[in-house]
Amino acid sequence: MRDDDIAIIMRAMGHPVRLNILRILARQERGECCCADVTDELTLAQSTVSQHIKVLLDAGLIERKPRGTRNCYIVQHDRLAALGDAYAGMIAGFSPAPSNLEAEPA
Amino acid sequence: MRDDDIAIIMRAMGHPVRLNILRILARQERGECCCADVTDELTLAQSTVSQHIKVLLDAGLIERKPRGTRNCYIVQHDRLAALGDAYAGMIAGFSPAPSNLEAEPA
DNA sequence: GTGGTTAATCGTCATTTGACGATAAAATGG
DNA sequence: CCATTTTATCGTCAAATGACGATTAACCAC
Repeated sequence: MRDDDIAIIMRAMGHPVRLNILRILARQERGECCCADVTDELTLAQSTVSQHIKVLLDAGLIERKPRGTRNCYIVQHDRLAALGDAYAGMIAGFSPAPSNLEAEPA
Repeated sequence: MRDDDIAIIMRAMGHPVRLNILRILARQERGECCCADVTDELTLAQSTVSQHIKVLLDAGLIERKPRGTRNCYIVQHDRLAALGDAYAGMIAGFSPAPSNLEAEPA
């Protein structure tokens, strides 16, 4: 995963409302999905929620599933996990003891 | 770690240049720290780099250490790890099988 | 087809971001 | 003390963000 991709996902998650939306979607996922249910859990206008959802969509963190007259969104756990892996790998590379020191401590 | 904190850190890391700066700082950390070395590794103005550094500072991802006439910055591995933990915990809570389903699969 | 519901899109607006050059501020070397 | 180096800060500017209301589009149910 490139830096650009990590940055895009991080940026998408870098807003408390969007973290909240992810949480709400994940919670509703058992059984029924949701869409405007998100809107009245938040004290925000419908268009604002739709914008936030679009950001999450563009980052690949959720997926749209049209269901009749409403749109449901599914959290993409794969992508969340992928970011977790990429992040873990990155900060592992950040740790001390790089190439020319970890070989011979003598 | 609250959603706001996670969002602040994610936002700070949600830019490829800042990811790069973190990487550069982490790399230089063995032996000597650095400051303007970052600037000429990137094709960006000094003031721009300083701004990005300030964002990382405010998010607690790096720490300033004045060393003579120059300022060195140290990656805060603790905070990076804390975000990793918070993130892992969060997406673990996102997983399916919530409270009323995981008990009795019968 | 008409009406109602849901949700995306549009237009607007204030604020923030990202970039830059220019300017100050602090420590070093002479 | 003066010049130099380093770096933070200031002012500016274009572009993006976050929020909103209003409008449009799509899909039922009559």
